[in-house]
Amino acid sequence: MKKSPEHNEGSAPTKSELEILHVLWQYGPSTVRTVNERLNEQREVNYSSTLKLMQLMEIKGLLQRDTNDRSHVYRPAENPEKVQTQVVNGLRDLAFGGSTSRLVMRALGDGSATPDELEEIKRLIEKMQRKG
Amino acid sequence: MKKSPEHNEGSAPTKSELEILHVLWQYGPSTVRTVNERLNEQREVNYSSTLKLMQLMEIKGLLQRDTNDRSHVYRPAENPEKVQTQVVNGLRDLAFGGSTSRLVMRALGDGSATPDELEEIKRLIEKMQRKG
DNA sequence: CAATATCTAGGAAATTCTTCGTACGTAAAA
DNA sequence: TTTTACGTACGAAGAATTTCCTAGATATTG
Repeated sequence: MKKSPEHNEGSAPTKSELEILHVLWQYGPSTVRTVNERLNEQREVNYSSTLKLMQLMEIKGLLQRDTNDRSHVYRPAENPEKVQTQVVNGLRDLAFGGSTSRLVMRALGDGSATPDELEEIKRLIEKMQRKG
Repeated sequence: MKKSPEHNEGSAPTKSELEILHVLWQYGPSTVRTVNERLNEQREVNYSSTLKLMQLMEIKGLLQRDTNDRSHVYRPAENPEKVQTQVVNGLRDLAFGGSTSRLVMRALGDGSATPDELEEIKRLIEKMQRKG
């Protein structure tokens, strides 16, 4: 059993870490500079803050990086599914007493889902019901 | 315009604050002692930690309290709907690029929803679709 | 080559969140 | 009444998260 850089495997990503993951999910493997530029479309962040955070995420095992070039290229270590499931379930347990339906109803309840989205979700549910 | 105790109106509750809100949503207005006992069913927390947190939440405007009796009785300042919507939408924006459907699909995707829950959600969606 | 820009790395400060010790007052029990 | 239990208030310590400064290496431009 190797003692790999995975430190903190179980812990959920923090707010800032999720922001970074989201950028990488959207744009694919990227340099720190690119990620920082995307973040700065939303709010002001210093380059070296983003760098530091991404380095820590690498140590934690949230990201992996390719150090062949001078500017390292980072990518998520896990697929979005796994991480997103983890954070959603965390919120479900914390704020909804573990109830998926209460969480989902609240997510849909404010009317921000489009008709297409509603239809898409309904089809998913029907598929799950058929599979039992 | 009065200078009321609302400090931090807009900010989303933290993890620990959500735990406390969840207890109050479940059991209704409660003293610090009661809340702390509920929390201790899950994990060890010192009484004075819970007290401090609830006092801070009162200052932030997350809770209100009745100080008539010696042991103050706390209650949520907002209804669950509002707070839960806020935190769910926060997560939606942070981890799902603002997409409600992606969030919901991830919540349902790991199969932790019961058949009853699936049915309940489906009915909600159909109702929303009828209303347009 | 010299000047400038870009990059990583490391440390430390700043901020936010969480926990707890302790003082002090009032109620309840012995 | 004396002792013990229980309550709030407050300050500060501790931990986790986030930010940024600066040094040093390497590339790029003039």
